[in-house]
Amino acid sequence: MAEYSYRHPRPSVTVDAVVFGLEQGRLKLLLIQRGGEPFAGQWALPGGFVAMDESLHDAVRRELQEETGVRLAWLEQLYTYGAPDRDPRGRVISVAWLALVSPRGLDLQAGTDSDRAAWFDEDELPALAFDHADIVADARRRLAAKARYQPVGFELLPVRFTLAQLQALYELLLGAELDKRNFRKKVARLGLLAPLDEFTPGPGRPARLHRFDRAAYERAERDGFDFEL
Amino acid sequence: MAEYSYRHPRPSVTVDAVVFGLEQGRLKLLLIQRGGEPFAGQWALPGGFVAMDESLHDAVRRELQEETGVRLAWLEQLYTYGAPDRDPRGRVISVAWLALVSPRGLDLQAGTDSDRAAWFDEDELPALAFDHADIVADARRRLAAKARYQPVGFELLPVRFTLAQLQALYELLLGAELDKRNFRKKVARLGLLAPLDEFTPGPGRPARLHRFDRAAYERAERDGFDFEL
DNA sequence: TCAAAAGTGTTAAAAATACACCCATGG
DNA sequence: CCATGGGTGTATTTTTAACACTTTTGA
Repeated sequence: MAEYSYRHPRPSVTVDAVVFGLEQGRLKLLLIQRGGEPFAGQWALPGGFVAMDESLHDAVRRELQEETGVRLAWLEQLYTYGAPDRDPRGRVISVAWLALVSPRGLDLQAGTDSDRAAWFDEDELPALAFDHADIVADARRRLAAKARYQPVGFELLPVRFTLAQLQALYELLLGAELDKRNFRKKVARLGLLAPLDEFTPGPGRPARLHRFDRAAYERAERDGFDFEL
Repeated sequence: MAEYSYRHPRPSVTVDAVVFGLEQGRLKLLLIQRGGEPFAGQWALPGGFVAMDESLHDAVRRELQEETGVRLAWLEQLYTYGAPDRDPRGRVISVAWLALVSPRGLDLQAGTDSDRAAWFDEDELPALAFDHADIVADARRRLAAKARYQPVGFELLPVRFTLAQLQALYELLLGAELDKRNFRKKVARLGLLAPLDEFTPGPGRPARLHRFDRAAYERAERDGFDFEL
């Protein structure tokens, strides 16, 4: 570092991830159980300190890999939390991220700390350490807002899904009931779903599977098309 | 700090503000000229180090007060920039904020450093220090997006304004021409503008002044109304 | 043949778009 | 009286919203 390097007390900087996944049609949140003080034994968001030579983005990915081993489908920065008293040990500023995991990536891989990680149903969350409950609430709101105008919902679904699954997911994300026929019309008008010649069995009539056509989406987006559901 | 306090190298944390104002119908950006190295003499976003006992929000407000003395009308966190090499002196993570200043607050008050601050037209910006050009670009995009679904535009206008001013501002923010009659219909339907019995003189027919009815907006918002322009 | 979920079409209301002229003032 | 910018209405198209029955399968 050059002669003019900064000399002053510095806060610690962490990254924390709010990771959502979909399982059995329920929205799940990934948490880890804290080992040390403070809040030992309590559940918290996966995350940790940013190393001096890695970007914030790299730091979240690394921490998530180390602590849980889940496979990320989508990741974006959420907000930075910096209240002076949010960590009892001293000044810790946390850059929070919002992440989505596809159903195939839900498994907690054998990793350093993955035995302490677990998925919780979004409305059966335990008490959380630090200000993590606030962070989760912010993330949940952001996810609902995002779902309206960006095709993030598809990140939570399997590659091949039924229209009923898609609708149920959107009802979950938006917290509102949707009309089946109107929903299908809207989806059809987007022209981003490729119907497959495969069907799911099940109780009742088999449902046709669809696939999200990412290439078509990116093409449409470039031409100034706006996704909206 | 307790025995379990963190011991490890820490990045520095700064806040930077992208401050927009409106003057003569042009969007202006507030910059300060750097005194010391690196980038001495170059223009940069106002900002500085976060003190150990202040929130991030307090830190931006303080820095803006100290460096420019402008009166803020609106402030929201934008994004946190943390590329390891974004500051030549070492690891500096910056929490960037997006701020708007009303026409009444544009004056650079006599303050510690306000003599180094200046307003620049948004498309006549000088070269900026660090990654500040990227931050400004991100902020500009956010402002355009935000203007569509939140009444932030009004923060940039004087308390009493004409519909022509409002339309010109939205054309500026959105980067698109709008039809005068349709725009006025849309605005009228929102029911958030109070027409006043005052008129601006000028070349041509005098224009009626209007006022943004913040109370009505907050009432409507609570009832699940969505602002959109 | 019954239960269960998939799939489909029409109508009415609201919103978006395109478009051209008259109005009030100052010089 | 003319130049300047303010202000207004209508017709068309598109989008949204409300609403109920038929289809296909497995048990």
